[in-house]
Amino acid sequence: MKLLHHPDRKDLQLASVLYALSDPIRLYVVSEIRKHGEQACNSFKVPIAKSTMSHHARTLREAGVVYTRAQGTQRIMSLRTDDLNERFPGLLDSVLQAYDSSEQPELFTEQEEGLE
Amino acid sequence: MKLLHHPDRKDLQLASVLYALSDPIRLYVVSEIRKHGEQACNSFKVPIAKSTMSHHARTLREAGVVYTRAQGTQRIMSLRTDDLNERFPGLLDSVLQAYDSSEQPELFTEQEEGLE
DNA sequence: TCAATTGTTCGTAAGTAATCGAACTATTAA
DNA sequence: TTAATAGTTCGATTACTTACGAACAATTGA
Repeated sequence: MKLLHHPDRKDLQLASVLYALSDPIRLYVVSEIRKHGEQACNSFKVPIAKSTMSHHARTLREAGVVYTRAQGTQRIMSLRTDDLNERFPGLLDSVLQAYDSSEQPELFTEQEEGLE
Repeated sequence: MKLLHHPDRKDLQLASVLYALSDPIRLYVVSEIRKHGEQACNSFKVPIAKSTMSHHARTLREAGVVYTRAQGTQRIMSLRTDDLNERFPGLLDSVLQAYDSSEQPELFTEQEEGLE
């Protein structure tokens, strides 16, 4: 498969990173990776089509928020914690701290409950 | 004039704040307010029409990043530091620290130099 | 080889965002 | 009252974003 492009650490742009993190689904994805470690795209229980998830994964990757590697047919995403902390100290922590304390983590995962 | 709407502290949304901060002009405006204190909209040397600045000011205000009050014909913007720190501890600091250390503060202010 | 799994890419549609200039409002100063 | 100043709002344009399903590609397993 074609190589996935990842920006160099020095090329990370603050505005792009903030933009990538300004979407509820992407925030959720990043928070889940932070909590449970690297994840394949299909591990997130979000109510969107796989092509849409692919788009979000690409947005996060191209902003430099996640590193994506191929493993079999899966794409495993991990947080570029070191790069982000080096370039934007404290940013990732404060965003995820804010997310986990103010959003409902079950926003997507438990939305199927009680529907039948 | 009609009252400007400002969201309550409790209603601040992380994704909205991150989005408001994900634009180069808005980042610059916020950074300038942080460095020099409250500012009127016309104090920013940015290469955009005043209607566009009005739009950015509104985006920042509606996300809860700035508080805007009328003073004569001016709109004075100040950072909602306390509200932001209460809801999203460390976020504003890390964003502005990252901005000031990685962007060129003269991005807009000095772009006219050497053009004649 | 064939089918299933996982994800990407493409085409499309709907919605949103950034930008401008023109017209407007409100305030201040002459 | 008139003019200048500071912003807002409106309409239009252009561009981007999110979203979907269909088609495709790559890998794995039967």
